[in-house]
Amino acid sequence: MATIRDVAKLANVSVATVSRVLNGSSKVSAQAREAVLKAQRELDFHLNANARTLARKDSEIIGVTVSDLSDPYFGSMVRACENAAHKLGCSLLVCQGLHEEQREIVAIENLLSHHCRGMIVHALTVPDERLSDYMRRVPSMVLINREIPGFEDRCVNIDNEHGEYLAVSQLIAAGHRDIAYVGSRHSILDAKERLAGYQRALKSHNLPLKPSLVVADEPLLDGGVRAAKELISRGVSFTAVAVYNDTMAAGLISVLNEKGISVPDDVSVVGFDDIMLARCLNPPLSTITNPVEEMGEAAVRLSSSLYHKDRQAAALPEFEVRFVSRKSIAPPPAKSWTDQLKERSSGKAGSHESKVSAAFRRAQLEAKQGK
Amino acid sequence: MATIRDVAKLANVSVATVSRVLNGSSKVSAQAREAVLKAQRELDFHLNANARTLARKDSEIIGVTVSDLSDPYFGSMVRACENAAHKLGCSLLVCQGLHEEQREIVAIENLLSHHCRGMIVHALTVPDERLSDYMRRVPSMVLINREIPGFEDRCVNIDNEHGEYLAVSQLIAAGHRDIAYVGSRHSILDAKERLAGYQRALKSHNLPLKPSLVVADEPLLDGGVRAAKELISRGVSFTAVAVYNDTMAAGLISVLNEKGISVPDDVSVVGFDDIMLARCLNPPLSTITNPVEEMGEAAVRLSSSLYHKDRQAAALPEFEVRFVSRKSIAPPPAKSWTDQLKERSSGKAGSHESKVSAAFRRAQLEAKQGK
DNA sequence: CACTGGAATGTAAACGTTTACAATTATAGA
DNA sequence: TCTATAATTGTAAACGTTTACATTCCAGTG
Repeated sequence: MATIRDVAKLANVSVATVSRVLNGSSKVSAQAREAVLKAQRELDFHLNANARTLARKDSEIIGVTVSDLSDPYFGSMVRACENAAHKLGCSLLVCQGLHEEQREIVAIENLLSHHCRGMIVHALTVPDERLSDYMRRVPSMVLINREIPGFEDRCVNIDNEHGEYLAVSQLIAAGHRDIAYVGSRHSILDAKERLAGYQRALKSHNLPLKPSLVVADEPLLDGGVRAAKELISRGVSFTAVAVYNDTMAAGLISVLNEKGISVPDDVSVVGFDDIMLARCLNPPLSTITNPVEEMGEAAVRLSSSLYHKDRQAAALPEFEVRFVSRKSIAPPPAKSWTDQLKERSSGKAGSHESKVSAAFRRAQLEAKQGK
Repeated sequence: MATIRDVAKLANVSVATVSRVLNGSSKVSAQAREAVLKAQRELDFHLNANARTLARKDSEIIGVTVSDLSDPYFGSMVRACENAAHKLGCSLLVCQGLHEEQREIVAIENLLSHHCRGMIVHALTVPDERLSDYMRRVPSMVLINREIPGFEDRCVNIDNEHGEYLAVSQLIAAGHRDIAYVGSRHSILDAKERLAGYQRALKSHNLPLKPSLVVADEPLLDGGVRAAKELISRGVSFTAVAVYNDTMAAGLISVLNEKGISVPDDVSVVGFDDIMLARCLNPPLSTITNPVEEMGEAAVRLSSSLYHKDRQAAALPEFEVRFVSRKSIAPPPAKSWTDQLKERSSGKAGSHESKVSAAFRRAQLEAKQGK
């Protein structure tokens, strides 16, 4: 590999001049600039980012740890991070935690050793104290979806409790009283908050909390599938389900479809996150927007400005969550799906009549929701 | 930040000893090792990866460029790359091309300047010659979904032509004759090959190629939506659609659903890639598997071994594509959806009868497909 | 006791940049 | 022509590691 010295020699100038040309410093004659650029082309020379970082003591790398890059939620987040990094002239170093504590720690330590300009961590399993330790030691580290006491201004979060409250309130407004909740089995901030939002919504409408209607599983497609089966197998009747995230909701809906339980005519479903998938499901899934791209971008900017000790740039914006109405919520059916299933299995005719009335009820609701 | 010198001083040894401890070299007494580790903990010291890379002349970073990290196809790919990199003790530097030539070039140059251990490029818009140039200059660069003459052994590809041939053959086997094709508007390898596979399938079954049944758009959800509308607006009748990828297929299906055209009773659909979304659609989408994770892993391994000039490790495996049967393909309807739409709009009754016969036809096909 | 060999440790020169600071050259004014 | 000043260029010391080579230390041997 050619070095800056080779270029200097070929262009007949000093290394300083080459460096100046390559960094766009003004203090260089047009003649020298030409010679340098020519030599650079000839040698196919590229500045060595490592050496540059070392000499400058200012990295152009922003490190990110997420659970799983193939999860569309993180996909959107990392996309936004890369974009924001690009705007700052930086590149993204990405690690995966894969839901394992050991792997998450390796990922964080790895970023640490790269002495990144910024550091954005989404850790599911690392305990608070350890994370707190890291936060203390590296001032530019920013957390996503966690809230560590004492570091609130470096934790990027949405109001999950409020979001889930919104979601469940919509189900209640549609007339549901037996509302199940499918949660995440990881006990981090958003999981706890969303469950709390579900509970508050029920309480504030004087509905009973039935533990038999709450299940938790891995926040992935298969987790949704398992949770749905578990819920159905419990034999407790429900007419609506609020789900931790859209991916689990997709799994749940696929089980309902398989069993011939119609969404939304028999069971209404509401998700969380509003990933692309939500628009593709049939029926399209009503859900809560999660401004994950804004969060990613804000995290990158915050982290980078902390690194440069910009005090004023460090404030985080408020992130808005809101309910998106699609087609997966309808008023509860006159006859619950448990009864219908019994009826069907006892050989009665298909319920064409009930489909029509379901459509009618749906139209009513939509009118009420104002579009 | 503490440096290796600080650690050496505190531990009362030389920097060489510290380095040896940190790199697991055997030539160091237990006593010294202890002292070093203690000092390291005390100072919260982390080796500087940049300095290490510089001194060792062997990077531990693998660079990857993809179009869009939020695209689930690339999500899976990058996930696999990160995993493979992790196994090699490396980290991933990720850039996005975002379907713009300028941005793709910036991304590549960026990776170049990091002097990565490996370099994996998925470029949509950079022309062959330029890519060829890069390939010549950096021996460890590996291409995904491109095939540049002279560098075949560094291009990671599946047999797209064969895959699409398989997909369309399934439609033909189900009895379809009027088969539309929704392609990608980017003219790179996989787009061309998949179109060719579609054409070969028709030809080899003596079906006519109708240009009016072929559209192309952006390979994203919205592209699928637009393509579907375009196709329908042309007023040419078709009973099946083969789509460039699952994401576009999802967009297409959502339009069909909206218009009341049933999948698969009125129109059969087959996708490509088998992303998670395919399993979540209703009906679940029949598609072609794309072993994108294996490809990502293979690309990382190949790239890293090229960097170290391992000649023998450099062979690429064959990647298998196969048809996955789900529920989106049925035999063509007795009455085409264009006629049905007319009928419906002229006020006739809903076609309950036709639904039953559709179910029957579907069952027949499934029996034929052997599951 | 001198000598040998091996283990443990230390010294210092890379690695490829940036950037103060010094040195040189050019420009203009006297 | 000679300064004074500004513009350009060069020199060399960092930056934080690794590692070849040199040195030191000790146990074991004759």
